[in-house]
Amino acid sequence: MAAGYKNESQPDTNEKIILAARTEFADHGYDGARVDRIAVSAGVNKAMIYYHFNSKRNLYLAVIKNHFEVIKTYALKDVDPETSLENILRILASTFVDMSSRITSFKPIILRELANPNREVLKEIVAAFTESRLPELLGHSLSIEVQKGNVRPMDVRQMIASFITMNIGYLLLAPLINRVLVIDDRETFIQERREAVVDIFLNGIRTR
Amino acid sequence: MAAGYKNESQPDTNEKIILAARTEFADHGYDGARVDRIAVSAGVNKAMIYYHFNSKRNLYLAVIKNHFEVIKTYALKDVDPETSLENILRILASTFVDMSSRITSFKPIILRELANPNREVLKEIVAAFTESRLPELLGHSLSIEVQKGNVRPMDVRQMIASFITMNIGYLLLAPLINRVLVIDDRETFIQERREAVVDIFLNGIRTR
DNA sequence: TATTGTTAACCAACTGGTTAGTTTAACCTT
DNA sequence: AAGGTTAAACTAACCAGTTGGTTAACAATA
Repeated sequence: MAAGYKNESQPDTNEKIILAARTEFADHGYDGARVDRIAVSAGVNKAMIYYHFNSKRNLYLAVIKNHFEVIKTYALKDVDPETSLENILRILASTFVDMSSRITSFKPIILRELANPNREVLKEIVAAFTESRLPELLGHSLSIEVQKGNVRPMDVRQMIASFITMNIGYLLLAPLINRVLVIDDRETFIQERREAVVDIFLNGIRTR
Repeated sequence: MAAGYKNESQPDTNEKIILAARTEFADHGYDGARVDRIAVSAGVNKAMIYYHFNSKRNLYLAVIKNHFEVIKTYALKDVDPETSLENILRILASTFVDMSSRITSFKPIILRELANPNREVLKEIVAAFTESRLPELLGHSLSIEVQKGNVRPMDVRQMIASFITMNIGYLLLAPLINRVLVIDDRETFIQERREAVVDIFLNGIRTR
C-alpha cells in the first residue's frame, strides 16, 4: 500500500520538497508556513525534509536560491549592447511582463522580503539584478544618449529608477492598481502596458 | 503597590496596545507577531489585549483601520480641482514622499498584505485611495489635457498607473533600488525624485 | 454616613492545542 | 554495506486564548 519505495529515481525528492515549499512559503510566509504541510504536499515524509535541508530556515533559503537560478534562465544575457535605447527598453519591458507570469509564487516571497529586508536575501536579489547587467546596460545606453544630446541631461539613476518602478512596480502593485483604476481585462492591460511604459518613459527623457 | 488603578485617564490602554501592535506586526508580520510581546512592549497585561480586542486577528484589523485614519489626515483633500496638471502632479509627488516617512511601520504591513491580498484589507486600501479622490482628480485633469491637445491621446489608466508606480513603487522598492543603483545619499535622492518623476512623466505624456 | 451592589479595568497563572525538530526501527535499491 | 526512504511516536518549547479572581470608582440604599 505504501507508495512505492525504490529509487524510481527521478521526480527527485529534493526538488519535490523545494517545489512544495515554494508554494507553502508563498501562500503563508515564513512564519505561517508549516513543515508538516510541506511534507504532505511534497508526498514525502517530514523526516526527509530535515534529512535534506536540516532546518526550516535552510529550506527557505534553498527555495530562494533555487528560484534565482530559474530567473537567471530568463535573463537578458543576450541583449546586444550596441542595440538602440528603444530596443533595450522594449526588451526589458517584455522581460518583466513575461517573467512575472512565470514566477507567480516568487512574487509574494519577494514582497515579504521587502517588508523586512534581510541582508542575506537582499544580497541575493541585488546580485541577481547586477548579474543580469540590466542596470549597467541601461545606464550605459542612457549616458551615451545624453552625450549625443538625444536625452536631456538628468541624473541617470533617476531615469533608471523610474523605468524600473514603472515596470516592476506595476507588477507588484497590480492587485491594488487594478481595483483603484477599475481594470477588468487585466491581461489586455498588462500587454498594452509594455508599449505604454516605453512610450511614456522615452518621451519623458528625450530632448524636445 | 500595583501600579495605580483608577481611570487616571490618559495614556489610554487601548492606544498603547495599538501602538505596540503596529510595530510588532510591522516587524514580524501577522504570523510572526507574538501577542505576549505586544503586551510587554505596551506595558499591559496580555489579558487586556483580549479584553479590548477579543482576538489577535481583530487587533490586527484595528491596527490597520487606525492607520488609515491617520493617513486620511495627510490626505489631499484640499487640492483645488481647477489647478494645473503640473501642480496636481507636484502635490501628489510631495504627498507620497512626505507620507512615506511618517508611516514607516505601515509600509511593511502593506507589502505583506500585497503578497497575499486579503479581500477585507484590500478593500480598505482601495477605499482610502478612492476617498482621497486622487485617481478621480488626476484622471479628470488628464482627460481635459488630452481634449485640449496638450497631452497625447493614450489610455488614461496607463498614465495614472505609470505615475503612481513611479512614486509609490520607488518608496516600496527603495531598499532594493538603492542598492542596485548604489545610492548613498538616500535623503537627497528621494528629494530630487519629487522633481524627476514629475519631469519625466509630464514630458512623457505631452504632445511634442 | 456607613453599607451594599455594580461595573470597567486590570492581572497572574493556567490550559490545551500546535509545531519545529528528533528518534527509532524497519525497508528498498544499488 | 550504504544511502535513501518510510511511518510513527516523541519532546520540548511555544503561544493564542481563558479563568478566576482583584481593585477602584460610583451610585443607590438605608
